[in-house]
Amino acid sequence: MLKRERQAYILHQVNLHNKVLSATLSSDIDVSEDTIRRDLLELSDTGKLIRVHGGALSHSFSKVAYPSNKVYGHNNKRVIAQKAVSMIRDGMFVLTGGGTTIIELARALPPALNATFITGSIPAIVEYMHHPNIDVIVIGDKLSRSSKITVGADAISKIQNIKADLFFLGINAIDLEHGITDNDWDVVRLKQQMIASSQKVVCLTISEKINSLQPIHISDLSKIDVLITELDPDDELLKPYINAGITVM
Amino acid sequence: MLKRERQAYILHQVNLHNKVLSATLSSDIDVSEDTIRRDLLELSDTGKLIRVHGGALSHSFSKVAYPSNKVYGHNNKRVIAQKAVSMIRDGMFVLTGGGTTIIELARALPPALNATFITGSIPAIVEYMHHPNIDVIVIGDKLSRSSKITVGADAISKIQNIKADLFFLGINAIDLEHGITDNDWDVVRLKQQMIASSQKVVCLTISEKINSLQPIHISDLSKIDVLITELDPDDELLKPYINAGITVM
DNA sequence: GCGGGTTTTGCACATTTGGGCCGGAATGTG
DNA sequence: CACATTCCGGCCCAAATGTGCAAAACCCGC
Repeated sequence: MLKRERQAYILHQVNLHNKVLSATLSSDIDVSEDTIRRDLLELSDTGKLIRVHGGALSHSFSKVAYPSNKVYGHNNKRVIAQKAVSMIRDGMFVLTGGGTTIIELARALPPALNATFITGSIPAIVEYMHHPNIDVIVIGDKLSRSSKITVGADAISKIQNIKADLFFLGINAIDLEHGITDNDWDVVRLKQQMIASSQKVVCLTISEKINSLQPIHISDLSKIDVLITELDPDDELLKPYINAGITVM
Repeated sequence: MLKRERQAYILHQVNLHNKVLSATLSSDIDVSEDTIRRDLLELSDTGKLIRVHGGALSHSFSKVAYPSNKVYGHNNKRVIAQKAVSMIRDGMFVLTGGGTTIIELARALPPALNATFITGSIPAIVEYMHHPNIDVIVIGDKLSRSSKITVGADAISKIQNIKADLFFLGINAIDLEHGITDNDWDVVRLKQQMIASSQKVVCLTISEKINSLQPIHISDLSKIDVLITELDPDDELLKPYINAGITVM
């Protein structure tokens, strides 16, 4: 990886998360911490970020001094994203929906990863766009204002022509009896088609949505291959899902 | 392989992947790295790419990395955007391409405006999304990294099915003899289809691009209905275009 | 088609840059 | 205050670069 490229990645991470740790960057990009330190030095010399012991902070962050755990469940989602990222291999075709968990996944993608992402979620596209080695296929149709993804017959028929390796589905409710449920008809139709168009379906959710219910049925548990939460895989809460034949991470 | 041919290949690779390594190019084209280095030197001298230790980066790449708030000709573009906005009426279907001028147009849309915008430009979509009363139709296809718009056969065939009221085209070069010209083949094909799919074609450009030329032909002047620049409509520079039958604003 | 000039290319050399590693100093942390 | 990280300043090696030079290819007018 070229020096400039690496520095651009660091800057992107800083602007995204407001903070970076040298150790994290080092393992992400796979260079020594010394190199990271030298990069941070250069970037702070040119005023692109603020160097602190152990990493760096974004410039905007220092102005507003409030703690980093601002969004409830944010760290949980980052844990989920890390687990999800570990499933992606070079060369894969990956379908993704929308939602904050998916955005976190997009942000956690290692810079070296070489894959094709297919989605109709505008915020996700914006994140993928920043990654140096990722190809993006945009699913076109009418943009749903509330969910910021494209929905409609066109979108569904395009997805029909795809057979992706993985589908990452951020879910709003999952339940042993009813499976996955949601509350937006258009989005449900889309998710159903995405499930049908993927070899492997991976559900991402924070644990509080487990054993909850929404009005519209998306799919029952049999179609789900993997379930990822922020919990340890052998947590009591997840046992029933393992028994139902789902791989839990 | 001819020098010119080689440099075209290099440029193509850079625009495709956003970065190239001298070593890779050398083995791909089968010339010495010295030659590659000399090519990169020439290409960076003419501003086609950015040379870094070990290879080169595309121009768009460094813009993402080091955002400079002073977009070239920014104020002029705001003037242009204001004029363009005044053409849009409630209920219209509007096609737009990409480019900084179009983004400025999107930002200048009055909140009360009720219209449908159709585009494949991700930055433009993001802007439209913020407006309360605007419907957005996303044109899907593979996302071009350099231009941040979707390009390809799917995109073109979708646009074929549309007949929009207006098409706002941000242009890179216009010239009395050759009409509108550009430098990216995929984008040119898309713009041609957009022109064909619209009742009225409105070209937006800052005045310095008037009477300039790019390698690939998009359309001649006869297809253009309106030309908007930051200049006064009766400026000397614009006279020839008025004589060619174009409405100048 | 041929001799002279220009351009392009490859090679050898010295120089610079990038990045890993190490030991001692500095900074956090409990 | 003791212990663990992190930082700093070298040091070193490999890779990339710039430069000068000579061979090869190309152009062009005669």
